[in-house]
Amino acid sequence: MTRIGLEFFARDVLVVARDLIGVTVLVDGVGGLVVETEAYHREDPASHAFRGPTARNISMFGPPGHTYVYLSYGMHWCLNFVAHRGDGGSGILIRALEPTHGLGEMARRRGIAGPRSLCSGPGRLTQALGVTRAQNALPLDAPPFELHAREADLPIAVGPRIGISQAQDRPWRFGLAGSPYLSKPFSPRT
DNA sequence: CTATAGATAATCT
DNA sequence: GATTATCTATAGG
Repeated sequence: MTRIGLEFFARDVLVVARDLIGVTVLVDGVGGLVVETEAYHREDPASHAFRGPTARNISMFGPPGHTYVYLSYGMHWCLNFVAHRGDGGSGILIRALEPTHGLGEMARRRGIAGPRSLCSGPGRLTQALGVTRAQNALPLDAPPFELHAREADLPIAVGPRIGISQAQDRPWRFGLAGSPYLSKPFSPRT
């Protein structure tokens, strides 16, 4: 079991988004395996950072390896990892986990029984892990966060991002191929 | 299985 | 005032 350091995130955001699949993410010991991510680049009309720094997105312009947490649709927190090579403004939305640690705690927070939809969506996983604005702009190599490197190569699926109205053609969604814990399946091929 | 409405509030124009 | 990197319940095929 190898800890992931902040240097992991000091690379191109598309590379990091792909490499995050299979990484274990824990918040206060609760969490699981990353099975779905989306990259948001600074020069990307779909990104919050597209129009430059604001009070909300300022943590995306900070150092790599830190969190960016924001409220979506007035009720769901979304967790992002900041990743860039010194220029700032890019991040990765964590869209789904395969639950492995603290299943009972996650089920209690979510108010549901089965494991299938505990963390299968960006709003769902933040509720399961207890992530809110209180975890914004925090480093990922220190508590309450704990990241472990993946232990084997995994089949990666790629496709267009979900829920956006700009730059819908960019294939910047990455996932663990065939995982039952994805927020939505990937199309076979186009 | 797909489609759609409604909830609900920060953020930005 | 409009938009939004979502989720859930419900209705229909």
